[in-house]
Amino acid sequence: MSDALSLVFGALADPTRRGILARLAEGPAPVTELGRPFDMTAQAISKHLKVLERAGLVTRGRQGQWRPCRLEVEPLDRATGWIEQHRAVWADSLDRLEQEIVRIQEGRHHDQD
Amino acid sequence: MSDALSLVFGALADPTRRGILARLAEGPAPVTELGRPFDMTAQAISKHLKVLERAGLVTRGRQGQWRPCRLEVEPLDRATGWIEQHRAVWADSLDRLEQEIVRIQEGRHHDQD
DNA sequence: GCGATAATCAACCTATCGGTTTATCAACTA
DNA sequence: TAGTTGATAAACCGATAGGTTGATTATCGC
Repeated sequence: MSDALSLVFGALADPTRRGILARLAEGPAPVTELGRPFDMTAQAISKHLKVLERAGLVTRGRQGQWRPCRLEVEPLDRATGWIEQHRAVWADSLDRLEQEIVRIQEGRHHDQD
Repeated sequence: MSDALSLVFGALADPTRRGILARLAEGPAPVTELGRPFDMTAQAISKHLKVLERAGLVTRGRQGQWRPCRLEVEPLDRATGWIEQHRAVWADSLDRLEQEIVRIQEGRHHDQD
């Protein structure tokens, strides 16, 4: 699970980390502030930040005794890029038709879409 | 890690599963065909499919002895939705300016908050 | 200097992940 | 009917994830 895209998606696969990113989307913040909303130790938050950093989603500076964390948006673009790329193929009308045919062949009655 | 969004991102955090989804984007396929490109047992593929199914990314039908898998796009929309929502805030020009200021302050080793 | 605060490091624990092997079930085919 | 193929179930295994406690480092305020 060491490729770049897996690291990004893996980092997003945790509500605490998504909460941290949501906070960072509004601007940089030190670690203690990032951890405040969560019922866990500062060490746990530090670990989550390391995961986010390894995925390239945050970078950390140094400002006195604080380590301000900053959101990096490029990995998020690559993530949405991957999804959209395949979603686009799927959404193609010809493929939709194909899907519908298979659905009918299966004898399943999905009235959705 | 049991909330819906975490399940989706977690499912995407594996190259084998992304490969399976990429194939499914072109249309439904039975399990053996999905597993063909990968150097692992059918049981492992079956497990990956179970992960994808639990995340709502694929649904499985029954067609004789085959179990055709089909891509479900709605969870992908929720995933990109979450990312875009926060990316949008970050990309706001005012925030960008803020980030730039912090970056400059760090570079000059200021001790001001 | 000292104590308090910000943050990390290290060790540990439990649960889950990603794969295997073995066995089982279901459906096609001859 | 038997034999083959598609697919899953169950038990197992090493590695990692996500959290804890305890100790350590660095910087601030006084």
